[in-house]
Amino acid sequence: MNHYYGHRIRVLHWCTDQIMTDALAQMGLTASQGRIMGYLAHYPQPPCARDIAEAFQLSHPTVSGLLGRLEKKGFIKFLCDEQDRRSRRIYLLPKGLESVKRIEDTIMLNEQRMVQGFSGEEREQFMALLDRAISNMGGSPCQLCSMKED
Amino acid sequence: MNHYYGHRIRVLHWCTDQIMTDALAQMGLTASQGRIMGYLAHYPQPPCARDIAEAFQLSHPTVSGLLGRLEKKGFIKFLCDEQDRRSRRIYLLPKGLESVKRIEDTIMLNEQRMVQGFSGEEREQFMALLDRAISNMGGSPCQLCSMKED
DNA sequence: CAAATAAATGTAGCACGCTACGCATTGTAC
DNA sequence: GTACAATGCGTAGCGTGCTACATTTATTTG
Repeated sequence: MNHYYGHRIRVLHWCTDQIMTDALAQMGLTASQGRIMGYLAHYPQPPCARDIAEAFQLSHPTVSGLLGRLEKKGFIKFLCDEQDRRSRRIYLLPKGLESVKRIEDTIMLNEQRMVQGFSGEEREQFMALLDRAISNMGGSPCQLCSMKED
Repeated sequence: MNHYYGHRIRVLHWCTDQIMTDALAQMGLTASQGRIMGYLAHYPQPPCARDIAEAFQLSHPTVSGLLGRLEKKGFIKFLCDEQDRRSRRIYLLPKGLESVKRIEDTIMLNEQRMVQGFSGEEREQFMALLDRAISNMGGSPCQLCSMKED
C-alpha cells in the first residue's frame, strides 16, 4: 500500500511556510525576503545579485525583484562594484541587520517546534531519512542556500 | 546542535515539485493544474469552484484563475447549476480524463522514488515522523486535498 | 586594437498564491 | 413581501516564481 509521502512533504512545507510568513509579516517582510536577509548577514563579503540567485537556485529576474523591494523598504542598499561596473554589491542597512536577529530566532523556534516530542534518536532518524529522501529525488541537503549547513 | 529540518523540508518539496512540474509540462499542465485534475477525477459529483478552494486551502480567486486556464485548454468545462444559479459545476472533458491516468502514474513513480532503498520499517518510521512533525506545526496529514488518504 | 563572446543586470509577460472589493443570487427576518 | 445578510464568483492589484529578450560591461580571440 502506498502512503503519499509527497503529500506529507507538501503539507509540512505549507505549514512551516505559513508560520514563517505570518511571523515575518510583522517585520514588514515576506518569507523569501527574510531568507535573503539571513543570507546577506552571513555572507563573507557583500554579495551581488548573482550570488543570491545561485545560492537559492532562483532566476535572476526573481532576485532582481526581491532586492528591489528590499531596497525600497530600506533594508538594503546597492553600491556599484568599482572592479566590475556591471554588478552591484548588496549591503545590509541597520534596519536590515536588526531584522535578521528576529528572523533567525523565528527559524530556531520553528525548528524546535517541528520535532517537539521527538527523542534524540528520533530526531537523528528524521534528519537521516530526510537526507536520503532528498538524495533519492536528485537533490542535496545543501541546496537552496547552502550556508550554515554542517 | 541544530539540524535545520525546515531547510530539508524546503529542499525536498522543491525537488519533488520540480520533477512533477517537468513531467506535467509534457501534458500541457502545471503542477497545480494537475492536482486539481486528480481531484476532479475522484470527486463523487462534479464540484464547484468553492469545493476545490476548500479542499486545497486556496483562495477563490486562485482557483478561479486555475479553472479558467484549464477550461481554455480544453481539459474541463463549466455547467451552470440549475439549483443555485450562482455556482458553476466543473466537468472533466475526455482530454482531461486521459491526463489524470498519466498524472497519477507520475505521482506513484515519485512516491516510490522518494523512499527508494528504505526498508519497510524505515518507510513506516518516515511516514510516522512526518505525521508527527505536521501535527507539531499545527497541520493535519489530510490537509491540502484530503482525498485518497487512508 | 577590433570583433566576437561571455557575464551581470534589467524589462516584459506569464502562472499562481494572496487580499480587497464588487456583483449577482440565495436565504432569512421582520 | 421587502430589506438585510450570507454565499458564489469575478476583477484588480500585488509578491514571487519562471522564460525570453535587450543592454551594458568584461573578457577573449583574431
